[in-house]
Amino acid sequence: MAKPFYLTTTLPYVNDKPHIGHALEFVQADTLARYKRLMGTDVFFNTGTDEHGQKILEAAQKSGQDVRTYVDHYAGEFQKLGAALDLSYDRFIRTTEPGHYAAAQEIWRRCEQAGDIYKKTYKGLYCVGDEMFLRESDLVNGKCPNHPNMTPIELEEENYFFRLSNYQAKLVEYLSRPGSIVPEWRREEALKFVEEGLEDFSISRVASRLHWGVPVPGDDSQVMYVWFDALTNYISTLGWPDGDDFKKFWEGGDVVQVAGKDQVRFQSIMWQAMLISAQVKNSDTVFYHGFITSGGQKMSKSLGNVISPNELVAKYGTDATRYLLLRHVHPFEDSDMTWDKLDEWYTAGLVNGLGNLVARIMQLAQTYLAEGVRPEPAGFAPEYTSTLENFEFAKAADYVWEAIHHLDQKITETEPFKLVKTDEAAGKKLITELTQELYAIGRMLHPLMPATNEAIKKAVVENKKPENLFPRLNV
RNA sequence: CGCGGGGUGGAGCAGUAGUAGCUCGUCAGGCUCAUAACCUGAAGGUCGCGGGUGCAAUUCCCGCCCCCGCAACCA
Repeated sequence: MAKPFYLTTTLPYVNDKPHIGHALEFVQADTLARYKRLMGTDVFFNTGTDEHGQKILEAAQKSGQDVRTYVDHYAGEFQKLGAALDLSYDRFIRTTEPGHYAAAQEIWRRCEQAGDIYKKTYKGLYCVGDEMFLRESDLVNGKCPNHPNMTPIELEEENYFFRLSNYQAKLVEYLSRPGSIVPEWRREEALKFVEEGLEDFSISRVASRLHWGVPVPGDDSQVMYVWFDALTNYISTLGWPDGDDFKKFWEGGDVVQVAGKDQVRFQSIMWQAMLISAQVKNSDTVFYHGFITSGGQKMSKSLGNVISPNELVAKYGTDATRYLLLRHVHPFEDSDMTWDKLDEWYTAGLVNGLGNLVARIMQLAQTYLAEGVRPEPAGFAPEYTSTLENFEFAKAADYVWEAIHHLDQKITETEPFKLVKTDEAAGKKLITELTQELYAIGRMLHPLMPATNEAIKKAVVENKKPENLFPRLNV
C-alpha cells in the first residue's frame, strides 16, 4: 500500500476576487491529487480561504459590508471557482472556523512553550490612513505612498515576536535536502537566504487597533498576526493535534504544498520554523509555480489586460481551461497569456487535435462495430508518470499529445475506412484497436482533464460518437 | 553591490560536445474516416557578443552586453 499523500494549496487571501494565479495553483494541485488517486494512493487534498487581517477589514469597510458578510461572500466566490474548475479537494477550510482558531492557539502555545515567543516593543512609522506600519523604503518623499498628504507618525507598539533567528541551523538542514523545494534552483536560493541570517518576526497585533484575528492565548489585548494563524491551516484542516487524519496524512504521509513563487519565505522558512518549534513534522516538499503575465506585463486593471479564470471557463469550458493552464503555462517560471494565444492553443490542441481524433475514431467505431469496445486494463508508461511525479504538467500533456499525433498518423497509414470495405474482419479488428488506444489516451488525460476522460470512456463503452467535445470558436 | 533566471528560424519554447528539434504561422503535395479537420514534405536559424580548452562547442571555462525576478513581516 502506497504511503498516503497530503496535498494543499496556499489559501487565497479574500481581499479581492479570484484571479488567474489562483486558478493556476488550484488546477496544478488538483492534477496532482487526481494523479495520485489514479495511482491508487490515499489522498487528502486541502484548500480554502485565509480570512483575517488588516487588509480584509479595510476591504470590507470599503465595500460597506460587515466583515463576516464580506468574507462569506468571497469564500463563496472561491468555492464557485473550485466548482468551475472541477476541483476534487477533500476539504475547504476557512480560517474563521472555530476548529482553526483552536489549532492556531495550540501551535502558539507550543511555540511559546519552546521558548520561541517573546514580547518586544516595535517602533516604526505608522500611517493613520492605512492603519499600518510603513517601511523606510515604502515612503515617497517621506510620506505614505497611499496618502501623500499625511505624514506618517512615530508609533511604538508592543508585539509578540517569533524567534526565527533560533532556527537558522535547522532550516539549513531542512533546506539542504533536495526535494524540500521544487524547483531545485529555488531551493538553492532559499538556502542562501537562510544562510545569510534570519530576523525574528512579529506575530501579533494590538487588538484595539485590529480586532479581526485569532486572539492570542492568555493575552486578550493582542490578536495573532494573520500569517501566523493562516499557515496553521495546513494542519488544522487535518484536525491537528489529535485528529486521525493528521496522524495518517501528515505524520504518516507525504506532505506536499503548492504555492506561488512569492511564497518561499513564508512557506519554506517561517512555516517550517513554526513546525519545528511546535515539534511537528516538516512539509516534505513545497512546489512553487510561476506567475502568469499578459502581453509581457503583469495583469492589472489599469492596463486592461486582465484575464480572469471565470472568463476562461465561460469561453472555453472547464477542461479546456485546465488544459490551457497546464500545458501552456510553464510549471516553474512565469508564462505569458493573451487571448490570441489562448484561442490558438485551444483550436490547435483541442479542436483540431483531441476533439477531432475522438470524432474520427468514434465515427468509425459507431459505424462498423456492433458493440462498445471493452477497454483493456493497462498501466502507465514511466515517461508519463515521471513527468507528474516531478510537477512537469506541460510535459505530461506533451506526452499525451504525442500519443494523439501518433494515433492520427496510424489512421492515415492503416486506412481503416478502406480496409473495412475490402476485408471486413481485419478492418473491424483495426478499428477496435484504435478505439482501445483512444481509451488509453483518455485515461492519461484523467488527472489533467477529468471530464474529458469520462466523455471518451463513455463514448468507447457505449460505442457512440459524442457531440463535439471542443466546439470550434466562432471567429 | 549581492543572489537567481533568461537571451535558439516570424512568434512561443525544448535540447545536446559531433547531421539543431517541437508547437503556431507560411508554401506545396496527399487523404477523405473526422469539427475546412488529418498525414507528408519544403522554405526559414552563423543557437546574445568576444576570447579559451577540445579532433569537434549552441552545448564546458573566462570576460562582456541586454532582459526579467528577488533583496523578508506586503497575507
